[in-house]
Order: sequence, then C-alpha cells, then structure tokens
Amino acid sequence: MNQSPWQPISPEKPARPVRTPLNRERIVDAAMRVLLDQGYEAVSMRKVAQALDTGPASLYAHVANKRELDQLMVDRAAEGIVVPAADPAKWQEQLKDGMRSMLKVMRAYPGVARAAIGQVPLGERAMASTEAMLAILKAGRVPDQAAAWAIDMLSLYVTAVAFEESVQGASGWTLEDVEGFIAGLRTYFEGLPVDRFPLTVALAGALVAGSGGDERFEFGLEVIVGGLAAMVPADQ
Amino acid sequence: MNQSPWQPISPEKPARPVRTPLNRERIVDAAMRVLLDQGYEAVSMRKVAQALDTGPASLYAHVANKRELDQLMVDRAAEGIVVPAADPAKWQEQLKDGMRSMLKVMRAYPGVARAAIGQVPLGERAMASTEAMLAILKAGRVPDQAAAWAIDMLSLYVTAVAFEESVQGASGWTLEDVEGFIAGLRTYFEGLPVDRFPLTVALAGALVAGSGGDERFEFGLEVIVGGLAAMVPADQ
DNA sequence: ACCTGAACACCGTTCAAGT
DNA sequence: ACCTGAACACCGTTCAAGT
Repeated sequence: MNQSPWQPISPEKPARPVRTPLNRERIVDAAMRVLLDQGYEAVSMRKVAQALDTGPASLYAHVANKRELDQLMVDRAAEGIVVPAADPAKWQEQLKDGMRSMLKVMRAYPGVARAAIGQVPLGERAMASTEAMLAILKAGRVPDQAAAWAIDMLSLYVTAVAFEESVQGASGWTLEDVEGFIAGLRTYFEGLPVDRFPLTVALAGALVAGSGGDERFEFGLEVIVGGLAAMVPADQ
Repeated sequence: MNQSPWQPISPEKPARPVRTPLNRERIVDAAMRVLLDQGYEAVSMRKVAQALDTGPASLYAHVANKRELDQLMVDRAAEGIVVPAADPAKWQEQLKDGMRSMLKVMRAYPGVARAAIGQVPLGERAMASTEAMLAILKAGRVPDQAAAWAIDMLSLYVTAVAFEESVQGASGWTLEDVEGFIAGLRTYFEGLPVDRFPLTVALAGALVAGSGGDERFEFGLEVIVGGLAAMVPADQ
C-alpha cells in the first residue's frame, strides 16, 4: 500500500489536461468578455463555453441555465454602481447621481440591460446599491412604502432606457445611421395627416429632440425625483 | 389565340392549391393567434408559417424580418388602447387612464411587451394614442418639450411593467408559485446581515408589498403624473 | 464530482428553383 | 410576382459515458 519514494506520482502522464477547473467566477468572467467583445446577443452558452475552451454542457455543472448566467452577469456589472452617502440637504441630486451611475455602468456593458430587464436584481452587489438608494430616500423623508416602490421604479426606468439604447446600438449602427434614422423619424411625423395628427405634426421637432445624448434621460430623472418629492409630507 | 367557350379554364386541375394568398394582415393574424395560444416565446417565423400551413421562407415576401413582424404585432395590439378626449379640468386622471389602458392591452396579449420594449411604436394605431396623450398633456399646460419627452417616458414605463409581469407570467407560474416566490424574497431580505443592509432588512415587507396587483403600477403613475404636474408653469 | 461528445428539438434567414 | 424545399449557421438543454 505504501508508495515507494522513487515512484513519482503520475510521472509522465499529463494526458489529463492541466487546465484550471471551471467555476462560476470563471464562467462569468468569460461571459463578460464575450459581452464586451461581441455584444449581448453573442453571449450564448456555446460561445461562453468556447471562450473557456470547452463544450456548452460543461457549464451546466456550475450554472443552472442561461437565465441564471444572465443574473450573474447583471450582478457582476452592478459592482460598478456608485451611490453617494446619504445627505438630507441634497437627497434629490444624490438620487439622480445614483441613477446616472446605474446608466453609466449599463452603458459600459452594452446589452447587459437586456439581461437585467425582466429580473429583480438580488445579487450582493446589486443589494448594496439598493441599500444606499434607500438611505437617500429616507434622508429625503420619502415615506417607507413609497421609498420601497421607488427602488423598483428607479431601476426599471434606468434599465429600460439602457435597453432602448442597446437596441439602437446593436446591429452596428454608426452615429450617422442614428442621425439618419432620427431625421427620417422627424420627416415621418411631419408628413402625417394634419387633420388627424395635429399635435404630432406640430411637435415633430420636440418628439425627436435629444435622442442622441442625455437630455431625455435627465428629463426622466427630473420627473421621477419631482414626483417623489411631491410625496414627502409637509409637516415638521 | 381565342379560347373556345367549351374549353373550360383549367377544368379539373386544382393541383395548384386554392388557398387564399398570403399577405401582411394574414401573417399578423396568425402571429397574434400564436401569441395568445402559446405566448411570445413561441412566436417564431417557423411557428407562424406553420399556422398558415406553409414554410418560414414564404413569410419573407411580405415581412422584412422577425423584428418587423414584432412591430406589426405591437401596432395591432395598440388598436385596443383607449385614451379619453382631453379635458383640462382632469388631465392628470386622464393621463393615468390612458396608461392604464395601455397596460390592460399589453396584459391581454401576454408577452407583446417583449416585442415592444426596444422599439418606437410608429404604426398608425400607436400614433393615434400618441396624439391623444399629447392632447391631454397640452390640456394640462405641460410645456411642449416636456410633453414630447413624456410620451416616450410613459410608454417606456408601461411597457417595462408589462414586460416584467410577462417574465413572471411565462414559464407557467401559478398564483401560488408567485406567492411562494414573494414569500421567499421577503425571507431573503429579512435574512440579510443587518449591519450592512439595515434599511433593506427593515423595509423587507414594503419592498415586496403589492407585487401581485396594481398598487405598484399605480404608484408609478402617481410619481410620473406628479412629476409632470410640477413642470407646469405657475403663471396665469 | 466534474467533465464531455453527441444528440434533440429548436431558431432566423438565404437562395436557387419552381409556377 | 409569389411561393417553396432545402440548406446554412446558429440556439438551450439533456444524457449516457467517461475520468
């Protein structure tokens, strides 16, 4: 039963590949790499497996299914979200800053919004920003139930905006293509029958304004924060 | 060159099938049927073609691609949206009613929100409700640019809510499953380390409240309409 | 316990060939 | 002009078999 000291342990049989074993972390790493390189549409179990030099079946020992991998990716991205420490004097601007940070992160991982849109983010990193946003809402004296539902609404809004952008961003549209699309949209609105669509025709310019930059998003922040501020009781 | 009157036109050769020819309308009809019967995930070019007793390639003579079919389905569903005629005295409630109607329609076609989420609805029926919503915003004296961007934000919010619901609704969850999920969620929040997540733990009940019904959606309506109301200039 | 090849049941889209 | 069969290049997931 004793092994001779001269008997090396499996001496010249590195037939079993020496590759580091798979785990969730390495799988998510690979998935994020595919996301950054080729966009969300390309993040398939097969492509991720390929990036790890194995077959798709191997992933299922560590990840329940594609949906779970999506969740893990969202939580990985959530790491980058920065929410300021609550200060009652400027809670409204802080809330906006938190949302701006969320959008920034989603833009940094184009298409991650697609993975995030239908799911409640429950990972540890996502929970940390939820907690920080709750603190800001409490600092602003937003009632508890409103604060809780606001959390949901905020991330729904930011995710939806990022999702919309990623749809435009996909299929390799250049900035020129987007400008052309917007110009076409405006022409479409302006060309509608004036008797049935008087306001759409009149506001064609306003309807397509700010499609490129952050103005639309900032408008949404203003609406949401303004609406929440209106829910703060007047007493004290 | 003249045909004899006794020479019947292709008399007993109905070898060429007599089926009514394909067109966009029939294709969208079939797609909506598949959507209602089997949900959005099942709406593939192949399944729609099958419902029309043909192959997927046949659809491409009438529809550019799956994306366009999605758009046509969204516009078809938009037919059901009812927006009240603008009345300055109650524009806020009217705006909410319009959004409630949008959600109702999306719930009637489970999963159509999935087709709508990344696209600007430009079909004739969708434009009609855009025009009506603009009228309400104008009646409320919301500034033009705000009204135009609000249109976008409103439909983004409703679509995102419907999308979220459809994700839960898919995979055949029963009401009991959803309740179990919510109970589990609450337990998860309550079980987080109190030192790092004090607010999440304290507000666990509020965070999961109203997940089933319309309370969350109504909260969102209140926030958005309240935020828009705050943008109405005080003069006059 | 972990990994794998091969298969199953699907996708969207294209294209040459038919009528 | 419209339709079609067949193919191309993909999917997520399962499962028996390997180590």
